[in-house]
Amino acid sequence: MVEDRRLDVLRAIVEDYVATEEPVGSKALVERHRLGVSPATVRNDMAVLEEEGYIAQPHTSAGRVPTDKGYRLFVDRLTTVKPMSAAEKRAIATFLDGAMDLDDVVHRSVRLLAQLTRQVAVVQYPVLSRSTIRHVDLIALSEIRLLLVIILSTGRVEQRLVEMQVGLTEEQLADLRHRIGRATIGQSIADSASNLQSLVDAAAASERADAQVTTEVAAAMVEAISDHRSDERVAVGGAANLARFGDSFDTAVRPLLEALEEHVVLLRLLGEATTGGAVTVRIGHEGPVEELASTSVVATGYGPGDQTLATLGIVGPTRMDYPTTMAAVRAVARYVSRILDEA
Amino acid sequence: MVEDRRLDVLRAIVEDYVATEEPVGSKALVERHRLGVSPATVRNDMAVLEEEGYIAQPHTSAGRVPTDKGYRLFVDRLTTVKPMSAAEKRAIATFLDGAMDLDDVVHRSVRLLAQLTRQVAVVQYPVLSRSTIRHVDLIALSEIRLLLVIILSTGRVEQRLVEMQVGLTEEQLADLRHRIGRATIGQSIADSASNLQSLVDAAAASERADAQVTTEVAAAMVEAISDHRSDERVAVGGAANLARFGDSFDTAVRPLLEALEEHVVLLRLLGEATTGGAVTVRIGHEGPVEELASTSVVATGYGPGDQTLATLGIVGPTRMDYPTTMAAVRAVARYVSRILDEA
DNA sequence: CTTGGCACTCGCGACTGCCGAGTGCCAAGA
DNA sequence: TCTTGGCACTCGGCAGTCGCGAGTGCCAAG
Repeated sequence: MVEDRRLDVLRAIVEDYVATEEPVGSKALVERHRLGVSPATVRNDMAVLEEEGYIAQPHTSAGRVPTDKGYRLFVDRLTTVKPMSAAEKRAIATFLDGAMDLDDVVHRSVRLLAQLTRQVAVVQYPVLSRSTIRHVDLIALSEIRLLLVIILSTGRVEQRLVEMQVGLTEEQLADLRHRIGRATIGQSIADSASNLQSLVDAAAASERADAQVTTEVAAAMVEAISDHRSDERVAVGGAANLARFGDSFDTAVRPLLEALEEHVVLLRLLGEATTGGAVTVRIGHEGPVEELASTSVVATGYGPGDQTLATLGIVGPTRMDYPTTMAAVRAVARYVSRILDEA
Repeated sequence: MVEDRRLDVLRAIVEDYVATEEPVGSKALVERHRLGVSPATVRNDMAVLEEEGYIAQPHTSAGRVPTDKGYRLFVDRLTTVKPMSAAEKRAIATFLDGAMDLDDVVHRSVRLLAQLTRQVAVVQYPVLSRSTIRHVDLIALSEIRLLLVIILSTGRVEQRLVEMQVGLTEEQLADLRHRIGRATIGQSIADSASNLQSLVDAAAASERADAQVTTEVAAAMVEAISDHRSDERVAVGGAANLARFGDSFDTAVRPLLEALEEHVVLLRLLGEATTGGAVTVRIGHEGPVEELASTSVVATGYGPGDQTLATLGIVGPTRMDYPTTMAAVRAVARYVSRILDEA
């Protein structure tokens, strides 16, 4: 099939280009791959592929380079995610199993992902919205300062400082702690928020002496549990891997460095979490950030069971080894999910 | 005084070089500064300065560039830290006052520092050793999983997962919580650790049913409060500022990127915290990391009152605006200290 | 000690010519 | 209809050359 060979040629071009980082010519192609045809034939195929927009020439008299469209076809149809070796799987499991708490899981994941892919890794902290409240505590730091500590079912701990206008007695504090606990512990985020509102209303209606404090603490708690700041938290690792792309500094490294500082941008990059084992690949201009037109994102969702609490993935140049990278992202997501499962 | 003029020349060279990023020649110098002498005289002075090792020529027919030794003299004797404007001070105060908890303070500081200096900022989390234990809680996450939450006087929250061999009843848990609380709350880290050990010994001696759990929880707690991992935590920000040094990628950007990933290296870079208002400047090769011979560190300690709980600072190319940078570092350290004071 | 003059150095950018990888097209063969 | 070898052509990159100009060191006079 002529069609098939053309796709073989495209695949060969992508593989060679990723490996050598240099435009690949017809002669080099036939030498490095058993295509069974002459360079001239390959040239004809290349002409067609270029016509159709899958490859391009940086300049006349240079080899071909895959376009974003070319990578897209490659990822969609010309390759399969190659499973990781047993040894690699063990290494992942060992590395992640040592985690002490949720934050540690996230940190380890991002490190691991960066090492495996040799790209910049990004891991979103699990979002709160689907979790329930496991425990609430109020600690008097000083006369008029309370520390509100909330522990969620995911193991995440949120804390907020609350400054009061007037001090509370130990009894009042205990009572407040008790009322808030009853209104929220075991509840989902959404239910807790509405229960807290009822609590505030009730306090105001009864004209309790501590109505104001109740309101303040409730507000802080609502803010803490529904605050999108928590949803926006991400861990980043492997920025040093950018050093490998010392060339293309302005097109790839610089904008990416800037994006890494802006966690909001990063979250847009990661995009909507894909569920199940599916790994999302967003190539070059397909992404939401213009400046990052020459970078790709490989990401997938993770979370306990079938839930998808957050997204993790990597960001790298469009010219990357997609099969391996996708495998690594998928594997890490799986193991992290499993760990969350156990917790 | 001839001596004095030579120092003026050195100061002018440093200032011009920092501003223009180009070797500065004798003619350009007299044009840009009111030195009151001719280029020829300046040339003689330059020859002497070079002789003494304060400046160097990148190549024969080029202007002069300050050496590390030159910068050192400049920082030590030729400049004063210029105080920040009232507006800048207000901006710093406003920015930091919005912080919600300790982590937030650290994050805001690192951002602020990066913005003010346009360099890479590094802020060490306050170390635990001098703080006391404010609160301890044990939450049953599942039958055999406990979450240990420790709140320190600095506002820092530490958490650890503890897996038990056997489950505990609610009463046993409450008892354990009570015993641990009594042994540690209000105590310093060191005292808590020894008290916990007594607790374990007592439990073993009395052959309590929950001796094993007591041991496990106590161990986790000791680990959590004395663990050096906490001491080693740092926040990094402003890596995007490295983009400004797209030139000198290999000598400055790459090694720095790599160092930023290694928090241990960063801590070595920050070095021993200096107390009081003193700002430490470590120039080029003076630092502990060979690879970073062309970067300087400007750092200082911070903490509530006169204590120095941790260090913060910036890392940038040796060719940086020291007076301004030192001022920014000092100002941020002061405000952060003040905030910790209040808490 | 300062200054103007002067010869000297040498990095850098502009320019040139050449090499070779790679292409497109074509005509012949399968 | 597809494949293939041949061939002329293109053009980026590299090495070599060259002149400019910024900057220097030295010297003799003020």
